[in-house]
Amino acid sequence: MNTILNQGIVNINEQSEILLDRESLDEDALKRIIRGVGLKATSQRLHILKSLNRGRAHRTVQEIFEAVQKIDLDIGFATVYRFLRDLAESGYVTEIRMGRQAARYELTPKLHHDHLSCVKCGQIVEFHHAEIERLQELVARNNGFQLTSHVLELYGLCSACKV
Amino acid sequence: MNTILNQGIVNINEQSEILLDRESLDEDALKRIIRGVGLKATSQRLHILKSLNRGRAHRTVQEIFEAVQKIDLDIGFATVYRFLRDLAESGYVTEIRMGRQAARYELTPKLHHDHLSCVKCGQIVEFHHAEIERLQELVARNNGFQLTSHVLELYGLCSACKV
DNA sequence: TTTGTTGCAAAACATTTGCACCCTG
DNA sequence: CAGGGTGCAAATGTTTTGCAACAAA
Repeated sequence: MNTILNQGIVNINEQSEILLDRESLDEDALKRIIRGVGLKATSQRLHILKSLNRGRAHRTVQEIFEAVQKIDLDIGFATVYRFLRDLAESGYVTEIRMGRQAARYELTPKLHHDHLSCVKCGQIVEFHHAEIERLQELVARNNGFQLTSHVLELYGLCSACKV
Repeated sequence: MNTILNQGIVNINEQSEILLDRESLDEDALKRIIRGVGLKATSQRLHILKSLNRGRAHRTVQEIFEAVQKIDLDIGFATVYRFLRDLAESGYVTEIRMGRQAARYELTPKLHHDHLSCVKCGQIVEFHHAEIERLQELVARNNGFQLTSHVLELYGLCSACKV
């Protein structure tokens, strides 16, 4: 629930989105976001955005679709897919792919983070490590690459499942 | 083609598998490998293993299937899938998942490495960075996790595509 | 209006599975 | 010969697409 600092690592739990410095959730702000991505502000997109801002992070398209459908019955699966794809392209949301599961989405955090997840119980811990980030940049530069993004997922057994 | 060392980074190109200190490719050695994984040494599995040892790294199941089929017409897609899944579980091969593409496989290198790939031309550069590895262990330990594996994929524009 | 968007259903993929027959050990 | 292994085809699960109706700018 709280941000814990130890050795430069920030641990953020599943509810982390409530910690983010979000723009206020009024309709106009949301419309501005959608138009900023170059899209028209439809009611479906507004509902999806609201759900992203309010709901759990790390949800699949299916889960987001179901959440939105509870509020607006008249929304299609494809719309959620298409909008999330566009939001991910624009960087407003981040796509997380772990193993062979369906993609999961989260609002792009102000402070970039990676994921550490338990292979047994599925618990996800978010972390940020500045030095790892710096070294990644270095690796890319040393190979003549201009880094655009990266995926770092750590898999292991959490303290509870380790026994 | 050659292993290049700079600042502790090992660059290995697409043909890297020829650099690996492979067990010799005679049938008996291959059979020993298969039995070591707890499986029966069938002709199909031998063909798949040979192809893995001889062919390009980073191939999809589809590509490996097609390569093996040229030699042994009597092989099914599912067999390749099942065997690769088993080999990945045993650690003999490593599964690489980049974005939403199909999984790719490579013989698990003696020296662990990660991937840096160009989002435009698809070129893949392998690298190893001991300090990044060490820091990952540290992150896991600090969160009470026992690390079992990780995925680190860097995406960017290579020097050729950057312009 | 004009142009982008939507829901739906079908298509496209990647991956997995059931099953009757086959082969290794 | 017993128990795994195989090919095939069908099932699954996720993601994408075509299209006619519809709505935002």
